[in-house]
Amino acid sequence: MSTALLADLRARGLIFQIAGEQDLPNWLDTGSRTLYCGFDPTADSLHIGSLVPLLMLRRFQLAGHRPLALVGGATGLIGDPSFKAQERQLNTPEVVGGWVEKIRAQVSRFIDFDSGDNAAVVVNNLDWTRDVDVLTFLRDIGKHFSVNAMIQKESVKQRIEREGSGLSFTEFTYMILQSWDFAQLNERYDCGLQIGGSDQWGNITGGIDLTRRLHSRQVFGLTMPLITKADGTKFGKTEAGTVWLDPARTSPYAFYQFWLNTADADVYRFLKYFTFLSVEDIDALERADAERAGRPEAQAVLAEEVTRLVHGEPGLQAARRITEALFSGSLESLSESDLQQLRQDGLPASSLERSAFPDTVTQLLTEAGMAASGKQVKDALGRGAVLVNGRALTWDDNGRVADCLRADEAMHGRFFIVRLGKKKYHLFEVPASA
RNA sequence: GGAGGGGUUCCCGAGUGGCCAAAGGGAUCAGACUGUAAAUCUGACGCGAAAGCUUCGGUGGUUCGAAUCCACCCCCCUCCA
Repeated sequence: MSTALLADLRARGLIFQIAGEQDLPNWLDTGSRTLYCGFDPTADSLHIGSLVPLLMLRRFQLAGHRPLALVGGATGLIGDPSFKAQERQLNTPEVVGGWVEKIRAQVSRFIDFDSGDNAAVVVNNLDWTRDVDVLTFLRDIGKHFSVNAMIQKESVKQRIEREGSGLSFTEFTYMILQSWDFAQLNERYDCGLQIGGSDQWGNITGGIDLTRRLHSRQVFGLTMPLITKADGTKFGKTEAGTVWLDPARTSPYAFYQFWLNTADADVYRFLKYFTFLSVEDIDALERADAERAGRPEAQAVLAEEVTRLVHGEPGLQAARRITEALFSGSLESLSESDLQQLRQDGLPASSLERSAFPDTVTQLLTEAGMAASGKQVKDALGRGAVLVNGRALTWDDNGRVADCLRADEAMHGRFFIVRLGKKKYHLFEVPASA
């Protein structure tokens, strides 16, 4: 069973490194085991970078093991220096505390808490660090760590060796805290495996060493590869910034669009990373796409699967409704309730009174968040890339906002769908003036 | 505490008195081509519709004129103590 799990993970390219490689398969095969992965509250939401480890916990749970999701209420107060170029700004305990609750709820969506013997648990490392005094910590935990070994870790090496950066003692200590988490979870939950991104290797092996020293138990570590894109740009960013898991930050529609825009060169790999479709099915899809000319289907499958995982079936349907309405080119056919629905579904929208129109179209679109600056709108106007209900505006229209959003051209008397470029849409609702 | 190096527009990184809103690259946005791809080519890229306004760690100063010179201050890095 678990041998199959490891084989599947390998086939998906989800395994980067394993600590205890000889013994791990047997350990997993001989019982329902407990594993954990940590998520630090560095914002009020996780982003898609955390998706791979979250889904990994679920993969293990589906294979019969018990996942622990650790929310770093303590480590989030310190900041992980691993492979970070610079020291990070500390957040206040109140702020981090608030984030912990958000992350806890978010993480809980991905693992099952009602599956009996291997039901998931969410833990917070603040629980065992909060009341420890400095001397106890230094004597009981710190004594097991060799600074010589710590500064050799690849994850902090650049911070120590590279000119132009430094490393505070606070962040340097992070590794000790995370190591202690593993030892604590081993004691409390019989947790024997920690998973994480490849940047966590140093922290994970630190925990393995500490657990051995404190409890004389062998525990394991497994890391996942860093998600890369074929074009070399950073994964997980769009023009609007980070892609978050929180629908309030990244709407299901925007989320769906993100995946739909995956490059051909990445899509099959991403299907293996981010979905539960079998490797055979994904390979079959790739062959089918290759044989067919034109647009591949893989992006649609990926967008559908991942959106459903993160936002559920309703979120997926909302995203698809908007996508179909906007990109199948039938704006005119949208009914009034369709437009209301699109707005509810997360299509960017705003309402304004005719009397509150700004002086220029550049202002209108910039204020609506469609462009970062008036210059961008100006450029787009000059190229015929701004369309109102399908009609292109020109630079000459810039000062005539009212003429651009004429009441008699509104859909259902008050709606205007403005398109900037190929992909950016915004719904304006302008009540008919009485 | 001492000595040295450094802080430039999102990032990297030129610029050492006017020609600098500031080279170049990356990222980003838009156009063409397409498949809401990739690659490529083109344009934009401090803010502003414009007039114009505000930038080169901070505050003062020198000068007709400063990112560039001077003083003080803040922050970062390296080595020494």
